[in-house]
This record gives sequence, C-alpha cells and structure tokens, in this order.
Amino acid sequence: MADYPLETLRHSAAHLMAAAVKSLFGNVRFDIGPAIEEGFYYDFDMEHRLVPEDLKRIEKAMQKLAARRLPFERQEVSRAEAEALFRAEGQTYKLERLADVPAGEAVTLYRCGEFTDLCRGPHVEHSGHVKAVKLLSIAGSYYRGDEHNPMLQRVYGTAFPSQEELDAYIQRLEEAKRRDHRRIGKELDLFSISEVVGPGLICWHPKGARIRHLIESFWREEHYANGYELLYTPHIGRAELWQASGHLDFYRDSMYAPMDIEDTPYYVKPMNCPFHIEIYKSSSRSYRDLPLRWAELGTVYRYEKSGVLHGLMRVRGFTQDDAHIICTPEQIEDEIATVLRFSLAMWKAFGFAEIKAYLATRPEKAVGDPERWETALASLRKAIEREGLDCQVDEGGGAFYGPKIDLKIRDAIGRQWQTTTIQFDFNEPERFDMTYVAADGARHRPYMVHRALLGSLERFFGILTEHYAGAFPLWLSPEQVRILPVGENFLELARRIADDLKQRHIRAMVDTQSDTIGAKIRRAQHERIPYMLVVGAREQESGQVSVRSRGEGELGAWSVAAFADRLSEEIAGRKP
RNA sequence: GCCAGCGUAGCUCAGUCGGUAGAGCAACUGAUUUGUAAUCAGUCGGUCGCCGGUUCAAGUCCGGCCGCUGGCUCCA
Repeated sequence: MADYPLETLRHSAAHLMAAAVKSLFGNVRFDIGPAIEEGFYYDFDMEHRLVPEDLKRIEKAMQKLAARRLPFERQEVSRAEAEALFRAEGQTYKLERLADVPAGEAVTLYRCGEFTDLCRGPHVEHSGHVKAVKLLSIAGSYYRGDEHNPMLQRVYGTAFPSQEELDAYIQRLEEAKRRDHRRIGKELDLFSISEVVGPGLICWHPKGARIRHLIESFWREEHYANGYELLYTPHIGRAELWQASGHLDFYRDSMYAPMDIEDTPYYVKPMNCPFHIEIYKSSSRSYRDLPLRWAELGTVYRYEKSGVLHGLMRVRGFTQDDAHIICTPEQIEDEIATVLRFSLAMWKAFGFAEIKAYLATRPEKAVGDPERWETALASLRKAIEREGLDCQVDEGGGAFYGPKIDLKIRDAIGRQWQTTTIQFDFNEPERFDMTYVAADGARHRPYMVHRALLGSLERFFGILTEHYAGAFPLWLSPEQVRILPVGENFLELARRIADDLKQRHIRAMVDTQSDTIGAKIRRAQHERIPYMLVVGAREQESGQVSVRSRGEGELGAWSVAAFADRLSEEIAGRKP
C-alpha cells in the first residue's frame, strides 16, 4: 500500500465523511472540509440537526464506502463547467468558494462515489485507504468564521494510517482528560468557580493559594534579581485615563461598564499599562534613569463572551505577570535580548524546555514611525537568533501599535500553550506624551515594551497543573511530607518529626486517621504528596524514618537530618 | 453571544413506561492499632440547576432562564 502524507489521508477522510453525510441526510449543502493539525473536519448546512448518535451512523456509512474502494477521480474543468455543476446541485457555498479561486488557476474537482467536491487535492487513490477513522465531535461554526454569517454544522474527526496509531491518539485524548486542570483542581481542592460568585471568576482554595504564593514569591525574587522594580496599582481608574490611553476607543468591547463615583465615571482595569505610565510621568525622567523595568502582578478584568470561558485557561478576572520596560533607542537591543533570556530561564525553572517563538511584524494599518518599527523588529529578531530559538514569522500579524514576540511552550503531553508576550508599544508613549531628557538636553520619546512572562497566573497555574498531572514538584507542593504513624502509639513520635521538619522549613503534616498504613499511603498517593514517612516501633528504636517517595516508592531508612538535607537540596534546586 | 449536548448527595454515577429518590467514595460516630496503594459496622447527607406549564401524579413530558462541556470568533 502506498504511503500518503497524513494530511492527504485526512483530507480524503473529510471527503469520505461528506459523501457519507450526503448519503444519509440527502439535501446537504457543503462548505469546506480541510485536514487540520489533529485530524479533519467538514462543514455542512442541512435541515437535519446532527446529534451525537449520528457520528456512529456516519462512521458506519464511511466504512461501507471505504470497503468499496471507490477511486478519487481528479478532473480539471473550466470555471463555467464547475459553476454549472454546483448551480445544478444548489451548492451555494461551493459557488462562493469557486469565486475565490484566483483567475487563471486551474479549477479541479475530485469525485469519490456520489460526492464531487471543488478541491485542489491531492487525495489517496481510493476510499479503501481511509481505514482508521474516528469522528470526534459536532460543533457549530460560522460560515467563513464570521458571526454575521449563517452557522453551519461541523463534524470533527481524525484519521491515521493504522488502527494502532488511531488507538494511541485516542489514548492521548484520554490522558489529556485525566490531566484536565478542572478535574485535578477539584480533586486536590486547589480552586473553584462558583456560579454565585460569577462565571470566569476564580476562588483560590488554601492549597491552590499556597502554590500560587510559592510561584509569586519565586517570581518576585527573580524580578528583583534581574533588575526590575515592583509596583502596585489600583484596580480602577477614571474614564479620563482610559480615554487618554485609547482603551475606550479600541478596547471598549472587552471592558466592563463604568461605575459612578461622585459623578465621575471609573472603569475596572483591563490592563495595567496606563497606571505604570502615570507613575512614569509623576516626575521628569532623564536618560540616566533609563532603562526602567517595572513589574506588577496586576489583576485585570476583561469581558469575555460566556461561550469562551474555560476553567483557569480563559477567565474574566486574572492576574498578569506584567512589566513595562521603558528605555532609550540605544538600549532597546540589549533590553529585548535580556527579557527574552529571562523569560526562557523562568520557563526552565518550571520544567518546560520546548519553546517556540512567533514573531509578528507590522500590519497595514499601524501607528508610529516606520523607522522605530524597523529598529524594534530588528531587536526582536536578533534576540531570537541569539537564543537560537525556533521561530515562525507572522508577516503583518503585529498589533497596530507595535511588533511582538509570542512564545509558545509545549507541555508534558505535547500540547502547545501561548504564554509569554513581548510587545512594543508606539501608541501609548505618544498618547501620554512620555518623554525623557537626553544628553543633548532635549526631550525625546522613549521606547516602551509590555511583557508578560507566565502570561496570567490563572492560565499558568492551569498549564502547570496539567503539565505535572497534579504531581507538583517538591518546591511547589503545598504539603511536602506526610508522616504516617503505624499506630496511634506512634502519633507523638510522628508529631515530633513533623515539628522537626517544620523547623527546617519543610511543610510536613501528620496523618492522624485510624486507618491501616496501606490506606494512609493510598490517600497520600492520591493527594500527590511528594514524600511519605512511615514511623512505628522500628523507627522509634532506631531514631530513623522510613522514606517513601510518591514517584520512586520505598527509599529505605533515613535519619531525619539526612532526609531533610535531601529535601532542602531538591527544593533549592527547584527540581521539576 | 451563536450551534449542539449536558445539569440527580461534597465527589463519581444509576434511576425502566410519568407512580414513595438510590449506590460507591467522602464526611460523622463507634470498634479496630494497623509496616508500604482501600479494616469493619453504623449514621448523616437531596428544593433532582432555577422558574413556570401539562397531569390525579413530574427527576422523568413541554417552555423560559442560569450554569457547564465541545466548537465558532477572540485571546493572558
């Protein structure tokens, strides 16, 4: 059997699915059905409302079509012929898509059984190659992704060359489900979202809050060590501020309605930058003061449509690990290189090694001096090169106010997450008339860079939870050691050891339940406690503890001091 | 917001044709005093998301609303 690229196979699977849908539901108008990263989809418009049970039916119909080994027949036709065909079949979307095919480009059709599609190809030879297929979900999707257009019904599926690979993929999906931060967050009592408090608003429980605190402490220390100063700014600001910044003009849709304070409108902040700029403007600045690196764990609130909320990953109130770097043109290159390196070090500390950069350049409509854009872009490029990062360029993908680098990190099961963003801003310095006095005695406009490393603490916490499947590294574990007395006679001993460890800055608790040792271990394992100490008569006698690690199992007898040293070393090294 | 699905005890879930709401785990109480992933027994626990309708009777059927899940668009 010929080996086809995965994309070709999946694209053919999409066609086959369309053919199956046509055979089952008759009057169907087809849009498009491409291969995507993890599979394929096809968009349909028809009377019948698809329900989950339909997926099985469609799959069966596909299998039948596959068994017939129907050839995929390529046909090059004139534009008029294609038009006539689709018009006769009432395929209005296809007619519109046909109009998108650039003049002069050949129009090709692919026919498989009863189904003929406008398609560039290529395809597999015949439907028999499409074997290992699974339909995954039904979703609504606006025609051309525009919410003003009609909503089509989309069916997602995936296909692989072999059943084994398909099974492995399905297993990966199950693994992702097992690691889901919403599930683990509940299981480990880390956070909750209350309908009464409001959707998209996170309540951090003691254990989750403890982990967050540890993350924040580390973050603050690292920022001070890397030349940042930390700020605190209010949660609300006068409308005047948001008018000046331009947010009321460009960002209003994401902002909540104003509140009235003694006849003055105030807005809850969706961003921290205007406050930082006001601090900048609180005194006159000299080139000798620059660069300024001001960071804040700033909690912002943004309106998100109800349908897009998702656990900790997409919320309405979140805390950005924000910073603004304000510097002279001469400093830009070093500043960017430094912030990128800092970011990579941060990710490494949290156990992420695979990082990809995305560079977004000047869009059509943009503000700011083109020369500044060039300088800024060059500094971003150079920094990426210096760090030897894998990089993809998104031409014209930058914001109207400046170019940016986004970093995507890959987690333990291969999923990518957008986190870090390093973004130039040529708009706000202008709008707020930010200046510094240079060596020449004249006022100059500084460069300003927004950056968030972890992104938001909520999303980062979600990613971290899934990355570690809830088994946080020792330095981040809310409870690092649990002491399990063999019987109640050893409760006192257990408490003494716990106190000893606490004195050594190790978070230790005693399991005081009257359960068997097996039950206590089981409980501690489920709670992902990194270390368990079993203590009983033997330990009382020897003065040692019996150590069990959540990952490695039994580690034998240790003195408390030696055990504490091992842990201290592991904590200090922030071993992932 | 839109399309589809879902919402039963703290958690995971069962509940037939419309006919007195159930299990396991957790919690609590008692017994047990345990040696490396579940000791035993008992007790408690429910406005079946909310509001309305149909019916002699609604967890179950119908309508509206809220929330969640998967997508669409956007994004930290």
